[in-house]
Amino acid sequence: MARPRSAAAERAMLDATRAALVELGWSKLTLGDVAARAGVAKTTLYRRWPGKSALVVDAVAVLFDELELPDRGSLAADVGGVVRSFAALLERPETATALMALVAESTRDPGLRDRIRTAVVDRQKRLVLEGRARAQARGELPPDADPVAAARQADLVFDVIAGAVVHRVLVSGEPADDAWVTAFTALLVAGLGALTPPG
Amino acid sequence: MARPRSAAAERAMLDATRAALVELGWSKLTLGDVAARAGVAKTTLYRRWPGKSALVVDAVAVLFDELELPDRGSLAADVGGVVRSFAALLERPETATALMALVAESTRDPGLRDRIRTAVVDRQKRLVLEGRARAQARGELPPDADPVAAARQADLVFDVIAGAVVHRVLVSGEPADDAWVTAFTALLVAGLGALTPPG
Amino acid sequence: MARPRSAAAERAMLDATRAALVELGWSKLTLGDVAARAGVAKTTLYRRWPGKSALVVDAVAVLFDELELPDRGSLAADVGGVVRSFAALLERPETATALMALVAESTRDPGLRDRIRTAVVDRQKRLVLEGRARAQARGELPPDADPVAAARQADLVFDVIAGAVVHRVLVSGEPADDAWVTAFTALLVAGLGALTPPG
Amino acid sequence: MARPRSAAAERAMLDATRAALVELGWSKLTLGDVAARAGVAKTTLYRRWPGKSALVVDAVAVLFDELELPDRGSLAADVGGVVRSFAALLERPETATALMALVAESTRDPGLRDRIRTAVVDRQKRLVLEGRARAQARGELPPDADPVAAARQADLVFDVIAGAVVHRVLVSGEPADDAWVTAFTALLVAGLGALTPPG
DNA sequence: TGTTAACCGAGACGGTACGTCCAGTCTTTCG
DNA sequence: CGAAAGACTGGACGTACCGTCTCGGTTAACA
Repeated sequence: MARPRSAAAERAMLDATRAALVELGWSKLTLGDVAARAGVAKTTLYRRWPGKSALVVDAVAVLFDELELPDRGSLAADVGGVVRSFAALLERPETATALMALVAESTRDPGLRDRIRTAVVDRQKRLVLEGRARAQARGELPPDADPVAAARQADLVFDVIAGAVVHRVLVSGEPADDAWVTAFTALLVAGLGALTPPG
Repeated sequence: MARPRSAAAERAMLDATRAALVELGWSKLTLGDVAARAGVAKTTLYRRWPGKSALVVDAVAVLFDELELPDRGSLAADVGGVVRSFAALLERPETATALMALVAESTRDPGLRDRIRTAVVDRQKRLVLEGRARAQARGELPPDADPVAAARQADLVFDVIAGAVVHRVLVSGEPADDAWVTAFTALLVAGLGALTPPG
Repeated sequence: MARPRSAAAERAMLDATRAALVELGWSKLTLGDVAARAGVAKTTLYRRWPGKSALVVDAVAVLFDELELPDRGSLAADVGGVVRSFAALLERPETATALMALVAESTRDPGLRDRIRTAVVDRQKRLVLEGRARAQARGELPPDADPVAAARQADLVFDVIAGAVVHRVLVSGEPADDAWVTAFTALLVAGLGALTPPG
Repeated sequence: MARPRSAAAERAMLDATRAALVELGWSKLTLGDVAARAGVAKTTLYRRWPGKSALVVDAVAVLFDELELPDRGSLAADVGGVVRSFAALLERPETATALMALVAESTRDPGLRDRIRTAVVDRQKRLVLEGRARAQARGELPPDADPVAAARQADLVFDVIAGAVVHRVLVSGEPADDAWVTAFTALLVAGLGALTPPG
């Protein structure tokens, strides 16, 4: 019976949020500024998101969904590829400042933690699962014996890859350059190979 | 010639900062509140630290310095030990909320980035170097051929360990329990062993 | 298109300002306190007035506008009447403390000087003009020959009356009692009569 | 920096106070700034004066004591002379801002009121008394019949002169130029003459 | 094809915290 | 041993955003 919400406004707000993150970073980003950039009233922002954190989750989630894992022919190449593209994503200013700040906020806000996991983190596990399946198909890794153990190992590998890249880029503050990617990939692939020798 | 700064006030401010972090978390921590808890005027806070970030760096840095690496007899045991104690540190509320927020801030503030690295991150590399040296003494790892390559590998191992733990605990939000620590340690030690077979 | 400013808030702020002047005087009056008394946010105060001085001008101006000059039948009686009511106004605590402080501030702030003159001082010249016209109608003073000279004399009389009362009450700090009012009135009326003898 | 510094320091502080009044005006004058200008510690300032008001009273009092009343040969000339020199004094920036502010403060502080009267206001009554005596000697005014009434009239004349000048210069904000001084003098002298006709 | 209710922009509102400045006091060190 | 230097507590400043609330004006689905 009533007028529906404007899809254009939604897009404008998310675009404005990313633009503001690039220019100002998380801590200087204000909802008033986002509203002004989007040509929208603050009210409209608050009608859709309960606050800055939720808005930013939605604004950056799409960036993470752009990650892909083309088949590069070998487990090592696939790992190197995903590491490189994840590092490139984290080197973008909006992603870096937002991801860490959201995680920081989420330590005090279980709702936010769930939202981040659902919208950002867990979705990327697909990359690990895909790479793993491909490696198994190639015979580089043994097939899953126990599905529970397999899931656990996938989670571990995900934490190792994502964690190492995050730490390298954001905490250590050094670039994930070719030398580093190569060394990390070698370490991980060697570890996986040594742990699960072909039967 | 003038009155010196009060050491008692300094201690009180850092203690108050940690207490406020535990109770309120990073984003709700205010310098006015810290000053009030410390029984100190805001002026005194601002005389010593330029802002919230710098204060919190100093307040949490000492917690990271408490990490130690007792000799547990084998490389695997040493890695497991450091992973466990680092995870325990990150599971403390003040550390978790502060570390991620500081890293987020630091993406926009090179001065802060340096401060964090100097006071928090780089100091912990000693744990890796120590563990590595011990493993070499035991014959678990080969001696350093090229010192530059050795330093690079130590940095890599540091990013992998710290990154995996941070990601597991803070991003994935799952506990670093025995099963996980064991699996991670096995993966890492296997990787190190496979990469650098004893000559 | 937007929400209009609240008239109730405006009234509350001016009332609170007068109340705070009475209790605290100019120098201990703080805008935070006024806001609190008025049940209003500091922001609302600053949205309408640029600072303490401007607010107080508006708060006290209405008090000066309450001065009136009923026809008391003779020039001397009219002068005595206005002197008494002006003295009574200056003996009110809010008026005394505010007027002098505003004048002090205005010596450094031309904008404030204009604001005071427009809102407080010049408006009271009406009393002199009215009394003068009445005296002329009664034949106590000769009609205006030169309108410019007449305006100048009105200004002079205004400065003499207002200045004498202000100085008596606020600088000398003595009451403007009947004896003083009578003596002053006699002096002024005698001077006016002697200067402009009926043709 | 030994002890015989005291007298020099006192002079330096009062000079610095006047200089700061000229530059900054009353409301932006700070004791820290005065101390710095005088090359003195804040402590030294507080040892001698209880606060800003008391310091400024002492700093400006000497300026008022410089007023003099040379014999200009007639009552009218003497009145004109004192009006001109008082106006010139009030047109100096340090005097104007300080006098009004002190009076404003004094409405809430009886101690300050007494201090101002003793050090600034009452001392200038000598000018009225001197001029009056001179006019009586010249036969322009009748000798005192009743000493009490004479004192009262002197006070009245003082309030009228000082008040009119203060109001003209500081409240009305117009210059006390020749035309105004002449008109005011004429009015006052005419009033005095008409009130007390030579017997 | 009007009605009309939800949406929209604008921006005022009560609040909270900011980072700065100054008041006035206290503590050291120097001359 | 008094004065400089300046750190200390305390509190107001004026600003910036927060998240909420009124407004008048504008759609778009329904009657």
